[in-house]
Amino acid sequence: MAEIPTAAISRLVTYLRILEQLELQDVSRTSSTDLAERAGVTAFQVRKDLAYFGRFGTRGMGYTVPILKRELVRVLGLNRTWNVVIVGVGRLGQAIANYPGASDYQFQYVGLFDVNPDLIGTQVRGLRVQHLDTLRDFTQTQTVDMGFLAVPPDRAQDAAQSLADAGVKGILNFAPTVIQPRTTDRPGHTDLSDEWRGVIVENVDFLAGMKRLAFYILNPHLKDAPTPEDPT
Amino acid sequence: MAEIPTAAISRLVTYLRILEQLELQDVSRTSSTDLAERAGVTAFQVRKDLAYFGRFGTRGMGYTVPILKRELVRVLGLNRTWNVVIVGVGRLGQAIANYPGASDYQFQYVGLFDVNPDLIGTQVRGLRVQHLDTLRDFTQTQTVDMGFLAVPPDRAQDAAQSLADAGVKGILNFAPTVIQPRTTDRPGHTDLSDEWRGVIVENVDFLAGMKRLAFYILNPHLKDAPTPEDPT
DNA sequence: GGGTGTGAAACACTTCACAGCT
DNA sequence: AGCTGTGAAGTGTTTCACACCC
Repeated sequence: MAEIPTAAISRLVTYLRILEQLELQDVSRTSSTDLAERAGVTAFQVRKDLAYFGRFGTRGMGYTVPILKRELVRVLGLNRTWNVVIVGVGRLGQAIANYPGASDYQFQYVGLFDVNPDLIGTQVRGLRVQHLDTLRDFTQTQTVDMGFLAVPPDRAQDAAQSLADAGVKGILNFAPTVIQPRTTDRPGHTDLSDEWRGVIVENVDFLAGMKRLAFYILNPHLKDAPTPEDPT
Repeated sequence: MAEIPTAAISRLVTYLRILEQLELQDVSRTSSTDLAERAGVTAFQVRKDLAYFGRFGTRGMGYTVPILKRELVRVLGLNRTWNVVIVGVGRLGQAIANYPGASDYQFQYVGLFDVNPDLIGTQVRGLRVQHLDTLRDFTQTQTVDMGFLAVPPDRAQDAAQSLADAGVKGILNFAPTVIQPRTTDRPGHTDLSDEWRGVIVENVDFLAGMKRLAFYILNPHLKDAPTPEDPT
């Protein structure tokens, strides 16, 4: 199914970040070895990852920073505007809304939604918090590409359903729970329903990271630390 | 190097979360098929993941929820106290400090550190924010098992170095940057230095998740969605 | 010479089929 | 019969060696 490894996409994001830094430092050229060292992977890996999407370098020369950056931006789909709503505007949702860096590459918050009456009507980052029930109407007049889900875990599946019903095709789930990509509240209706067709869920789970860290502190030998390529 | 797949550890965390929910609902028994459906993986995968660590079920019967939960808690190392410091007490650091759920399984915040004079001395969640320079002294008298790194990306490597120098063996990095597990400010000294020996870094990167989501919305066929086991 | 791009080999992970216990 | 536990097969990912081009 997956001809391009999922892990390769994560690494591409890392390479892009490194290229941004290099550009800020007015470095114009780099190499797979240099990128590998900065990304903490092998140079083989860098070349293979890039090769999945094209030929961006020059043999004997390496890569030109602005060119490779532009190509990665294109590959990752960051050369367009992404309209984002945040569902759940508690402490976490507000921290996300205010976190710098999301507005790079044209990620734009276009709406904030919650169910807490105390929050609805308040302003966060210049946007008025609306009731989640109005999300569906909202998406009739406003394109929404992704939803950031920052509600308590017991509310996450319902809130995700609201996003799917509203036609939002991407969910970044911050709640420590698995989002079922199907409508779960109708018994006997567990097949991939229409509203969930094509919906992508990506997880960002702080509590899980904390627990994985605990495990690897106790079992450090199970953590694979890539060794950079040995230049002979 | 890795005899147990890294992905298996992430799934174990998910299974544990599901078992907690089941226990709250007074469900006493489960099966690999049931866990698989809730976790969004195959039943084969569940059984294999558990088999890496022992035999926790009964053939023909399935798993007893409290027993499997207890065993996963033990395997993940959550049956002990974990003392945590937060480095970086801006908006993100404060959101982390106040996020519910970390105190389950005895994760305890024992110190908050920053370099911003406006923050030092203030109270967050009942703890006084201290200067990062005092971290080393702090760890002389107080055991610290892990550090949560919530500083701006350009400060992350330095702050991570402070944690490593203070003898902290685990870093949960929230900054969108790669932490080099070595001392980088001494030229020609890029080998694995003593203070970094055995330090584990785990990343929780919201901006990377956002970019991966963008990619997969544009390329949904590259996202591998596991299909639950077909019960014949 | 030097560094990319890539088919092939090596390795890791997942899927499977079924033995074995209840 | 039912469901776990597990060696073996299958698949996917990483590593490698080197052809190729600057």
